[in-house]
Amino acid sequence: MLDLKFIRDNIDAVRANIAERYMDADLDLVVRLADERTAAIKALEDQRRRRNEVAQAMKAKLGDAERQALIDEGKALKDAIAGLEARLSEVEIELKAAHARIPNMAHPDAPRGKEDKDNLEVKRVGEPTRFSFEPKDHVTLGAELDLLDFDTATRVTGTKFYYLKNQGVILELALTRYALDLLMAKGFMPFSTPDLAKTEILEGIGFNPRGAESNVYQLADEDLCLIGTAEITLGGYYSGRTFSKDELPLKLVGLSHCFRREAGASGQFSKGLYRVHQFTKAEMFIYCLPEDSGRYHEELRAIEEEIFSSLGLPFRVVDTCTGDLGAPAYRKWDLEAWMPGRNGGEWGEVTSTSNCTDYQARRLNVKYKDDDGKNQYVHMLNGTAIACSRAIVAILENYQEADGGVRMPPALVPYCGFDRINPK
RNA sequence: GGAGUGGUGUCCGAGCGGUUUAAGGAGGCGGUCUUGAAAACCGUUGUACCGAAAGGUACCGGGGGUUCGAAUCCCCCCUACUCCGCCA
Repeated sequence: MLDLKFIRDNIDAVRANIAERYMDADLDLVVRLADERTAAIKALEDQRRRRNEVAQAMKAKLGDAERQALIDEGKALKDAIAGLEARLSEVEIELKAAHARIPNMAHPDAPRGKEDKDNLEVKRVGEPTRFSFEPKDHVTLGAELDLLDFDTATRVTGTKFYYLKNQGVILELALTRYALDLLMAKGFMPFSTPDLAKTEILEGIGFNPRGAESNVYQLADEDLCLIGTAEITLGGYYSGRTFSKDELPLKLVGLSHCFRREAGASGQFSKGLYRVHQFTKAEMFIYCLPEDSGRYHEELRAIEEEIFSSLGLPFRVVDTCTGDLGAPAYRKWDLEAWMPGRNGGEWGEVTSTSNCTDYQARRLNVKYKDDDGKNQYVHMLNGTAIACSRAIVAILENYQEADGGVRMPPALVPYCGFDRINPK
């Protein structure tokens, strides 16, 4: 969330930002509730101060009449305080809800626009793969090579789930280990995280688990959600923590399953691995000083480019437009790999890296002590190292050969133990 | 899951209804002394919020309750440890 003081001092900029991001946050409500909150706190603190004075006075030796007068005043204060506390608590709940809806400010250079088609292509590596034959999509390849089984998963779990089989399993393990090795060499500390997290952590990261459009699965009878990304568990890892400056930056890479409800996402792209309810992902996460976050955002993007370049997959980089940023992000880069089987050949998002500045740190209370000994919020960034499902789409579709077999990217061969998946 | 014992400031640790505005110690910082250091002594030492400031309010695992007044009493929850049960 944004700092309330910042909101008050920059109302016009915050209002313009909300509009550019096409969010329906009620800025005026936030300001009004913030004022109400301040007034309620002042009233409450006055009464509490008086209560403390009365309690202090009771310690002295007193006549019966004096004593009774103080007790009566104390009783009256008790009621008044209870009422004020109730009012304050109501206002704070409303304020918190309204405040949480206000998105982070956007980077001045982020393209202004509403939807993903307004994203700006800034770089292209490789060119769309050409074939001397009619290429198949990954669903066909996966079935023919016995790597993917959607039909059984539909019976056992429901649509948009899948089984990986045979070399498909090894390919997933190879991808995660490849990414982990590459990141560990760059100083990232590896984690295997829980696949669930408490609602409060989800909200701190900027997810809204409640509501019909929510992409989050919630557990019945428990205050727990299935995570949609290890960003949640890695960002929650240091919630409440105050770092000393020399502990930063902190670079983590976390392996987890990711769960997404994708409610209402059925339709022409519903088939296959591209949009599924569960996948495995290695996620990068950085905690750093505010002045360094721009630089580390570039580093995350460069790592994502390195991973996809080294896998020999054609991709482009887009600068995500304001309307497509999501509430916590200040700026976001997406990598889109070429997917020959998608709609007859199309770019499809395979990674995403966001600089969330202090938006998540403020709610999760992650700080550092600055040179003056004052506590300041850290900046938090995240980025996909490898999202297995989509990486597998790209590999199967780009590396397929005329006989229906699929070569493995050379970089993965040591991790797979095979260099080709041959037709049955 | 059952039984028992705990959770106090940066750390250790007292306090179990009103001289606690949280004792005492350790550590940190500043100072005195010293050629320098150690020792000794003196001072200081958290977080958030309200406020222009002075200052105030809250925080003793979390939440509720009792009371004029709660770290202290009551209830619920979380958590750690020990023992038992179950289990990959």
